[in-house]
Amino acid sequence: MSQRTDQRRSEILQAAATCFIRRGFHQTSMKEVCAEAKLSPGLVYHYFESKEQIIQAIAQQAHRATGSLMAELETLPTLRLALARLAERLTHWLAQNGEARLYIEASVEASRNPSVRATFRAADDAFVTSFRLLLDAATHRGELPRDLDTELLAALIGICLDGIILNTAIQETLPLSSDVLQQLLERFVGLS
Amino acid sequence: MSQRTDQRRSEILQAAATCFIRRGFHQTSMKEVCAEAKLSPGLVYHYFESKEQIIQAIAQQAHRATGSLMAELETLPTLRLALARLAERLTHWLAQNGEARLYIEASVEASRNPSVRATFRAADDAFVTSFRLLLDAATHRGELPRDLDTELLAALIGICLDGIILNTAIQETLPLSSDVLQQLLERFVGLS
DNA sequence: TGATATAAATCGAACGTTCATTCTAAAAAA
DNA sequence: TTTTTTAGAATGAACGTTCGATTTATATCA
Repeated sequence: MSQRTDQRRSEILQAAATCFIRRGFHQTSMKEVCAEAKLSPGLVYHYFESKEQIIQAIAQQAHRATGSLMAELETLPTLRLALARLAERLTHWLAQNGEARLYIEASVEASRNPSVRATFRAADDAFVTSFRLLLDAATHRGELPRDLDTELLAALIGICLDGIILNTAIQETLPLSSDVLQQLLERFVGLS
Repeated sequence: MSQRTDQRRSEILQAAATCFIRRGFHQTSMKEVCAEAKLSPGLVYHYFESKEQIIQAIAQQAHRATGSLMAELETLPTLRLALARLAERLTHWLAQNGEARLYIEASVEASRNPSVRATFRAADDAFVTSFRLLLDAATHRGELPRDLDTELLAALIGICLDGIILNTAIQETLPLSSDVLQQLLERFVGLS
């Protein structure tokens, strides 16, 4: 794939994301995407096989930030610091307009679209595993009680974060400040 | 409105709900709804002005259970009992196939559809207010510390429950047992 | 270098289908 | 008979997608 091709593809994806944030996957027509990208239908279909393929690509992007975030958290010396950083980064991500909406849109799509679901399951598993590692390390350092079910706790936190994302997507305002979120997380794992 | 009319309307709504659970609001065609209801298009349009109106009616139903639930919780003598009952009722509700999906579908619709949003905001406010009352009563009974920000806590619990509903809607399996959910809630409010 | 041939990129009209909705008219009920 | 209920064909608009024509870029050769 040439550099030019990649560039065009990402332009189309960007335009599609804008439209999808505005109206959702299935209310957005290809005509809208074409108009937003200032490209003809023929050209858009030259770079993507179908609308479905564009949706898949967008759904994959919804998890972009997670991997590097978890890697960063693992380098921090204490769980408290890691949770603070998580709160900060999540708040920042939520403040980016539309990211939350796109994530929720993709989640809902995952419930019906097998290939999107596969993407989501993999990303979710990776998050829970990483988070569990974080908790296990903290337990090892004596920051948490030894009898904690870290697997369950990690899963619960994932669920709770999804709730925050959902709320952000629906309300126009951020429901939580970074500080409150940090306190919530600390409370959740039983740190304070 | 005759009894017969009400009956027909609720039949159509039931059929629509089945379709919406299966494919979502905007991927479901009126043809599908008609087929599911075993009624002709003309007849469906005799009972509902538009697809939009059917969606609105379905979105309203998504909150049906909340009111009576909160009323019930308020009659219980301790917060612990109230949370146990909440956990039990929520688990039961989540186990009803499709309720979670319909709720999430309606939530996402609320983010773009003003009249659905109004319904949701009202229902959410009512829940948070009721829950805060519950927490305030418990504080008064000495079950919770006096300096608790019950307003914030009630909102956080609402967000967290949304996360649970979202997860249930996407995974085919229930993520939480009633017991775990109860423990989670108790932990959350700082009861145990 | 300039001329020519090939390929890649791009456009927008057009396709067949499906959409939500409406209309006509028959059947049933009053 | 008049009104209400029902079916299903018909409507025009919008959908995702395709396709042939055209322009632009790249490679080949004189």
